Amino acid sequence: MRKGEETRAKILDAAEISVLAKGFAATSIDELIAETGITKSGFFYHFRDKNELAKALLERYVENDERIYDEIFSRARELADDPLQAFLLGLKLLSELLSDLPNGHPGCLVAVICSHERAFDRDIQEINRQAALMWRRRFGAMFRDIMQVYRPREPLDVDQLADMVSTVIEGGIILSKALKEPKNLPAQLLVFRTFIRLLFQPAAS
Amino acid sequence: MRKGEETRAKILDAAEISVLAKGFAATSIDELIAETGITKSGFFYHFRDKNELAKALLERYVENDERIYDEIFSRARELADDPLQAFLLGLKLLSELLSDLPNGHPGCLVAVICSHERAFDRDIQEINRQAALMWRRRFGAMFRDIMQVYRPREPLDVDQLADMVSTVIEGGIILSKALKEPKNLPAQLLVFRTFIRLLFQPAAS
DNA sequence: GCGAAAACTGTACCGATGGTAGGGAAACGG
DNA sequence: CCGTTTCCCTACCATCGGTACAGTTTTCGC
Repeated sequence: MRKGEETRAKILDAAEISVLAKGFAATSIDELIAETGITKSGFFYHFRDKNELAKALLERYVENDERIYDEIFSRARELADDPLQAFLLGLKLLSELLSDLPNGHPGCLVAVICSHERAFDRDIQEINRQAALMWRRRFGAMFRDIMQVYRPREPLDVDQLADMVSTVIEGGIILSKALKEPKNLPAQLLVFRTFIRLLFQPAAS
Repeated sequence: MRKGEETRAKILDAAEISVLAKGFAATSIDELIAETGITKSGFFYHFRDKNELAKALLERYVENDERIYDEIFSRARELADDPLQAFLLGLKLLSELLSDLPNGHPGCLVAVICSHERAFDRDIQEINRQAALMWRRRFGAMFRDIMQVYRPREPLDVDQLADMVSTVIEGGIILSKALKEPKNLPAQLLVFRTFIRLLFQPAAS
C-alpha cells in the first residue's frame, strides 16, 4: 500500500547515504531504523535480510542512474542535430551536473558492490553486471550513430569505446574521493570529451 | 625481529586477499588467524585493532604498487629513447601484465578504502590521498617529458591528463569486476593508449 | 463504518564478531 | 642465561545480524 512504500523508501534513502559513505557492512540495521524511526521488526517486515536490502538498494540506484542518463542525453539530442555534437554536449551537461554537486559525487553503488564482491550473492552481482551492460548498450548506440557520420581517426571497438565512458566515470569517482577533490570527476569527463573530439575530428587538410 | 615480521606478513597476505574479495568489514579476524595459524592474542600483538591492520595493509599495497609501476616504466624507458614511445610502450606492457592475470585484477585497495570512506580514520584516508598524488606526479612527469618533444593537438592540463591514467585503471578494474570480463581492464588501457597516441600525433600534413 | 489485510511494535533470544584484560610460556638474540 | 619478542590461553563484554512470535495499530477496499 501507500504507507508501506513510503517507509520502505525512507529506509532505502537512509541506507543509500550510509552505504555510500561507510560501505555496506558498516551500515548497521540499528542505525537505519533509528534514522527511519521504526523498530527492528518493522525493518524485517520490509526486508527479509540485509542482502535483500542491498538488492533493493542497487535496483533503485540503477534505475535512477538510467533515468538521469536518459534525461541528459535526450536533452543533448534535442539541442544538437549531429550525433557527435549531441554526445559531446551530453558529456558537458553531465560534467556540469557533477560539478554542481556541493560535496562531489556521493559514490556509485555499482562500485561499492564490486569492492564487496564475494560478500553478496549471485542475484546482486547479476544486477550489477546488467547495469554495466546497459551502459555499454547506451553509449555503444551513440557511438554507432556517430560512426555513421564520422570516421574515427583510429579504428576502435565500439563496445570498448562505450565502456570507456563508464570507466572514466567510475574511475573519476574513486579518484575524486581519494584525492578529496570533487572537481576531479567532472574534469576527467571533460578530458575524455576532448579525446572523443580528437578521435572523430576530420583529418587536417 | 625476523619471526615476528614473517607472521605479520602472513597476516597481511591473508588479509589482502580477503579484503579485496569481500571488503574490509566482511574480513573477520577469526578468519585471518585461522588462515595464518595463530591465535587472536597473536593477532592483537601485531595490530592494536582492525584499523591498524587496514593501515598496514594499505601502506604495503601502495608500496608494492609503486614498485610495479617503477619496474614497468623504467623497463619501457630502457627500450625506447623517445618519451612518448616509452610511455606508450609502458601502457602496453602494463596492459599485457594485467592481461596475464588468470582471474583478472584482484582489485585495488585504494578503491576499496574509497568505497568505505567514513569507516576509516584520517590517517588511512591521507595515505590514500598521497597514493593518488604519487600517481599524479609519476604520470605527470612523463607527460611533461613528452610535451618537451611533442605538441598536443589539444591543450590539456598535465595533472588532469596524469590523473586520467589512474582513472582508467581504477575505473577499468571496477568495470572488469562488474561485467565479469577480466580482459576489460587491459582493453581499456589500450583504448586510452590510442587516445594518447592521437593526442600527440603530429598534425597530418 | 467494518472487516481484513497491511504495517508495524515489543520482547526475548541466538551466534558471530571486534575488542579488552591479564597471566603466562616458548623462542630467540646478545 | 637473561631479557625481550612473540606468541598462547581463558574469560569476558558490547554490538550486530537475524529469528521467533505474539500483539497492536493503520490503512484501504467495499
